[in-house]
Amino acid sequence: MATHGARSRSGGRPTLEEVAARAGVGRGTVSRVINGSPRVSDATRAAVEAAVAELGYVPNTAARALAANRTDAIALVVPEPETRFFAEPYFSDMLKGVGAELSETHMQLLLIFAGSDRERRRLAQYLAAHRVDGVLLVSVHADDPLPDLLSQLEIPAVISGPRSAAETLTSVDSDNYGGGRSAVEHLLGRGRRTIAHITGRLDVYGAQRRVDGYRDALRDAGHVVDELLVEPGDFTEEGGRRAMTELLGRRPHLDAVFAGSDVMAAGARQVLRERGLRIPDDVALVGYDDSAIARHMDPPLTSVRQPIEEMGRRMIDLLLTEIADRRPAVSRGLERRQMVLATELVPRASS
Amino acid sequence: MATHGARSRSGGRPTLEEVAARAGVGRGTVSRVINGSPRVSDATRAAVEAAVAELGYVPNTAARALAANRTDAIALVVPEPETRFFAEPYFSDMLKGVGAELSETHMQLLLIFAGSDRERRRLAQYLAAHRVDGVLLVSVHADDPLPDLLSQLEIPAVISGPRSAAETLTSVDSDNYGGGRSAVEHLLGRGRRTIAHITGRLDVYGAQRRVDGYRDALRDAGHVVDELLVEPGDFTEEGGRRAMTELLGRRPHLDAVFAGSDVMAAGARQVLRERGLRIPDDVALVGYDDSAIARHMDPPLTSVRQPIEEMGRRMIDLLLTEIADRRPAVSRGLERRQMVLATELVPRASS
DNA sequence: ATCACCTGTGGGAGCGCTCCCACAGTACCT
DNA sequence: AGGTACTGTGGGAGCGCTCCCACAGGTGAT
Repeated sequence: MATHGARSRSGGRPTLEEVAARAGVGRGTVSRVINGSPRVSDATRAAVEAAVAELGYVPNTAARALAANRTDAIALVVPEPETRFFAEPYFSDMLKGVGAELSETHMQLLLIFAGSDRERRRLAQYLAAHRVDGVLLVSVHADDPLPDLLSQLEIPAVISGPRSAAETLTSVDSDNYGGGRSAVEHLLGRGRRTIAHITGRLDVYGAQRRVDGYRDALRDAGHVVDELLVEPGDFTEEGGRRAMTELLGRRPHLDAVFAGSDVMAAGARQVLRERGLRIPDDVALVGYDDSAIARHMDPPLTSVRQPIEEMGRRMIDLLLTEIADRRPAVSRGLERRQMVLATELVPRASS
Repeated sequence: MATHGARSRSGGRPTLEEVAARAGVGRGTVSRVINGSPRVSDATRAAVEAAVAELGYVPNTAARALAANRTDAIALVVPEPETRFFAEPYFSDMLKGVGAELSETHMQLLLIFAGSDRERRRLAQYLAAHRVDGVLLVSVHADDPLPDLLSQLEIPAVISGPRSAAETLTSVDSDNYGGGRSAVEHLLGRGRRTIAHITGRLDVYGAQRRVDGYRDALRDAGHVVDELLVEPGDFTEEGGRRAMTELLGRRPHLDAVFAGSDVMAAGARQVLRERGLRIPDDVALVGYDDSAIARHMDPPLTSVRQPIEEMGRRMIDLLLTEIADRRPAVSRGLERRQMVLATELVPRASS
């Protein structure tokens, strides 16, 4: 008993009870003040706030989580290895938007990588333990079981980039189809006729939609789509290089390339350079993402801008709403919430 | 009461008590099994494990945290805006090492940015609430109050890159002095005589130590140190550009530059190019960090490699030890723990 | 004066664990 | 035979909150 008591005193952090005693009120009243309940008189509130300040009281999160059955934390789950996370500016922008929006609240953000199998198992445990109130899912592949796990566990979740047109989770996306179209329309407008496309990973829905936009823009302009001008990439620089090499082998006289990401465009550019092809004189190049890479490339890269930061912000908005509603929108029979934000083509010297 | 009961049933997650009932043992025994105590007979352990599997039991972290007064989480605190975090490969490598080492344990990693004042205030609250068992501090400036806050709150912490020679926190560092020396010795060995240095931010101890190494290497080789050949940078590309411009203005005939980071070397390279100076023919260039930038630069950049991933791993080791010891080493009167890892010069075409 | 209905408040019960004391049973000494 | 020591186990108490019921005291309608 004595030992036990000593343990509990360690650190000497003040508790609600102590604040209550100091302010001369009950425990419940202090709790109400801390949580901003309106049902407290001004005088009492002031007294409690003074006691809190004097004692340097900070609520014990664990106790609160246990009693209230919530954690005040949400996770940003990245189903990729760290490496890609840092290599792609997409994540950095997303994190910025998320962080900005979240800083308005009392919620804490956890960043969780789930690239390897081992990490995924850990994540599953983590989610099963309900250690977060909600989850933000970015860059999810079509066959990923994660979203289903989430709905099964009834954890509120928002996905950036739906897995398919029939996505069941609440989602935020940019208009990939329109983005793909605008890239092609831009190149056609500049008089290009043989336009190749290096796609992103095709198990990413957004990458598919860009291809759709690419095809439809060509068709609507009266062109026949030459499938040998479409080469799948994987969003990496090396993949862009490989795809470009492939394309030049099959269609040496192409006069434009639309890459599904700036990083892949950078890879493509290297190959074009090595072959002595000038940008944009011989081959026009358009990227996707409008990242720092695009601005710093030589020549500067025309690129399709996605409002990624904005997407991050919207995701948080939607997630907080779902958490407030205390269960996923689906199970409440509400309409699926899907938000699509516009893209914008940023013309530069490469096209 | 009924309502309350309903609330507690929500989600229907099994508790320790239920597992105990199922296994036909007491609560304490289940707890022992879950926590890997050796004081359980094999038969009992098997029975409990079966019950856990059948029920899909996952411990409630909040309850555990409240009862045991620990969180099983540690924070990686980055006192910089997100932007820099992503721009510098240093952090990415560090995170990789930290993540790898941590995945061996049951600990959770939180990534916390504290670039703005607002974020810092949030962090202070966060730490005061003891929401993590320990803290990893990277890239801390000499006048940062964070380390002191940490010792005051008696939160175990390990710092990467001590703030000064008299750092009180447990620290892990690479041999910046030796790294600086090796860069200069390398350049001298290649016959260079007028070697400039673009430093990192001088409120970063490691950057200072590199300058010390630079100076001593020159002196030991019988040179007089020309202070006009030393220009402070700030670890950014733009800073490298500015410093290089400055240096060329003062010492147009310099024949080598040692930059305190690869990113700054990239900035310096741009300026050299613009002035028509060839690398390495006219000016040799050496960077620091041996990042992807160094390998991909044209020409490839000679650079000093720091074992950053390894540093991340060591930091975790030390931190976990301190946490296990339950209080900072300092207050136990132990020797300060300071670990210094060797650097290695990686020669490439730029020098 | 009586009743209904507010507002503000105190405090019991409970969240799901960990810690530790108590105790039964067994083994090995003297 | 009694003592000592160890092993394995059950369960009480407590961690610091939130939730909610109960209730005092006020206000206004009847």
